[in-house]
Amino acid sequence: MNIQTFSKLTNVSAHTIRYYEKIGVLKSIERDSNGHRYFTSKDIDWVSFVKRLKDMGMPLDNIKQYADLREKGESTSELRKQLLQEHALAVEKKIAIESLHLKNIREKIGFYEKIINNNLKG
Amino acid sequence: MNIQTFSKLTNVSAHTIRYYEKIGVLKSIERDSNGHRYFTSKDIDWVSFVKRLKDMGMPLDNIKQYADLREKGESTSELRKQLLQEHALAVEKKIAIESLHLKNIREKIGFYEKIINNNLKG
DNA sequence: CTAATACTTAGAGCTAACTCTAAGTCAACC
DNA sequence: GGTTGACTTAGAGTTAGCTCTAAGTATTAG
Repeated sequence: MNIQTFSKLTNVSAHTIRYYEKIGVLKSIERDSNGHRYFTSKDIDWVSFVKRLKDMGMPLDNIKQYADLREKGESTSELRKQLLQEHALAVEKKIAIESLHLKNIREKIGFYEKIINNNLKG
Repeated sequence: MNIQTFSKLTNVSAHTIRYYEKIGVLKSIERDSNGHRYFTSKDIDWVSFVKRLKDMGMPLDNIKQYADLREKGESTSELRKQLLQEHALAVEKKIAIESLHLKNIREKIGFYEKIINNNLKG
C-alpha cells in the first residue's frame, strides 16, 4: 500500500510516517520504481506497537533503541525484553503516582463541596 | 522569603517561578522596596497544588484558568470544583488506558520469555 | 571603593514530537 | 500535451514548558 493508505489505516499522518523513518523508528520501508514508499501489514503491526509504547509515555528515542535491536534479529530478544520490563515498571510507578494524586484531588473536590454547601445554608 | 529560598523549598527553579508569574499561574506575588519578589507559605501551598495538577498531566493553560478563578474569590468555587472534577475524570481514563497498555506489554514480555526459553532448550 | 552576589527585565534558545513548506519528479486523466 | 494530484527531499516552523542570556541595578563583604 502507499503512504496515504498506510496513513489512514494507522491513523498516523504521512508527515509523521516520513519523520519516523528519518529518525529510525520505522526501518526498511521498501520503495517502488518511482522511489515511493510502500507498506505491508507488518509495518502496520509495528506502527501499532510504536503507538502503544508512545501512549505509555516511552520517548521516541527509546522506541528507536528498541527498533535498532529488533533490526539486529533474534539474538537481541533478551535485551528487548529487558527494555520492555523496565518500561512496564516505570508505567506501574506512574499509575501509582497518578492514583495518589487522584485521591488528593478527590479530597479537594470534597472540600469544595463543603464550602458550597455552607454557602447555600448560610 | 526571597526567590532562591522559595525555589529551594518548592523544588522549582527561580527561572520557572518567574515564568509562572509571567503567564499568570502565580499571581499577586509581592515586591519589596528593591522590586524583588517575596514569597509566603501560602505561595508554597499554591505551587505545591500547581505541581500536583501538572503531575496529573493538566496543561499550564488550564492551571492558569483555575488560578484566574481562584483570584476572583469564593463565588467561583463551583466552577473550580467542576474544573477539578473534569480533570479527575480525565485522569481516571488515562489510568485505565495505561493499565490496558501495561497488560499488553506484559503479554509481549511473556512472548519474549517463551522465545528465549526455546532458544536455551535448543 | 571595588568586587562579588542576588535580584530585575525582555527576549532568545532549547527539546520533543511533530507539522508544514518549497521545489521538484512522475504518472494518469481529458 | 497540459494540468492535476500523489509522491519525493531538505529543511524551516510550531507548541509546550521551560531554561538561559544579556544588560542592568542594588546590597553586602573586605
